[in-house]
Amino acid sequence: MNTSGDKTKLLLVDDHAIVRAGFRYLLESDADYEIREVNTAEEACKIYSEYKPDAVIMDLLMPGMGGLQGVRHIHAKDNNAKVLVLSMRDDPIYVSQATKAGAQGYVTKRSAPEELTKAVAVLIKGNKYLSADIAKLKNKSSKTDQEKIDTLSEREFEIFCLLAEGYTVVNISEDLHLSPKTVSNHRTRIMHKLQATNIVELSRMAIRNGLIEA
Amino acid sequence: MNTSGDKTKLLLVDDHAIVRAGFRYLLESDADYEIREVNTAEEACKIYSEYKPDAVIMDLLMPGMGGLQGVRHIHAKDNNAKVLVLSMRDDPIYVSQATKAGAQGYVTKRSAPEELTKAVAVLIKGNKYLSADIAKLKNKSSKTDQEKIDTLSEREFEIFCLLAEGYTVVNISEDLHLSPKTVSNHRTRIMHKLQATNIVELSRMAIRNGLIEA
DNA sequence: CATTCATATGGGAAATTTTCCTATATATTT
DNA sequence: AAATATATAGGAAAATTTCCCATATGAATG
Repeated sequence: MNTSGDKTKLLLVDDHAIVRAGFRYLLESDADYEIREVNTAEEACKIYSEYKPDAVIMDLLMPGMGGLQGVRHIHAKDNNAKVLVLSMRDDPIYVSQATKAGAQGYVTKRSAPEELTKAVAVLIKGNKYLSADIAKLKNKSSKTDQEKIDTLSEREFEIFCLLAEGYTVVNISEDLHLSPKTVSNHRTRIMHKLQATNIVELSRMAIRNGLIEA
Repeated sequence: MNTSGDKTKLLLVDDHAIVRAGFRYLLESDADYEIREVNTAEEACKIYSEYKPDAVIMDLLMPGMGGLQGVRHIHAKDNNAKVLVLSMRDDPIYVSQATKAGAQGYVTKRSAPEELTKAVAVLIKGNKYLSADIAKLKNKSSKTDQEKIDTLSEREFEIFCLLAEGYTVVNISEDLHLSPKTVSNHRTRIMHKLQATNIVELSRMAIRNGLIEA
């Protein structure tokens, strides 16, 4: 919490200027926030410790490390950090992963304006917020897939998404600075957990569940 | 054109409140517009004749008739209507469709803020505007998926679809009563023709082009 | 506090798959 | 008749994947 007695400080992390502008507009008409914007999760991590925002609003799909990694990094720096995840997809698939990563709230682009500002206010008070339409959507998507995906650990989920996008084991091992053996073993375990017999099934599962685009 | 001598009037059509808010924020800090917002293309069509905006900013992916249909309807009502299409996707697939439908401008969510306001200004002056990143993308993609897929022979296409669905080389060789070697060689040739570096890319290409379901 | 459990990391060896090159047969086109 | 594209498949080398194992760490539990 911001103890300096000043305005509540927010950090907006999104690579789309229009979304940042929208959030700023909605927030500014709701309360007297001090808002800083950055383009990437990397920048967010860089300025977090110095800016010490009362809450971070983080998009998930961004170039670079992406939102989930960003949440983890920020949570590692400050385990009281309050992060509201803003998914630009309608899907709730990232909810459990975002929660595991340390997020306190989750809203989608489809949320009503009042929901977005409310979510921020709720987080700052120290509570958790889950967007209303998320609960509804949770039933829609195939439960079995979702349940299987939920059994993945954070690392497995990360590698799952990369594999599903077509990155090879060697690509991923280089990206994550791991041995190809490690990634390969993760891969095998992921396939078991998801009951997939080959990498294409795995990729299609990710697409069906809205984790990646075709 | 608005001949009443008042402010320039805009109509924002997008089902995401946050995007409307973002556009409003950017536009209001650029010039003194009168802005009205609606949720759907249907509503836009309904109020167009009465409101007579100088320009319409229209999202493409919306529930109901969708943006393209909306552009067509508005164009039918007023063939001098100025419509700026805002695509929430990065890719320019809709550019030619939007132009055919009667749009004068095309920007994506990834466009810089100045581009968005500039596009509106350009349209109001009566000119056309194509987002810079779109122009880049248009040239970059050497061959479309479709063109590449068209170079496949019948047998190759057949095996392509099976591979994309997740069948293994051995599965396919049994199904088609061929040696695994044959299918394997077809596979390699298919990957070359489609410029895919692995089977997941191949599968996603099939899904993107509607050959199979995810 | 010791212990159990899940996770992340990777080595080794065997099994499998993929690639690349080659070759033959057939059908089509020029 | 000759050239071209296609379908078929073998052999050998290269790469990937699987399976089993081991270690380290942190969290949870009795």
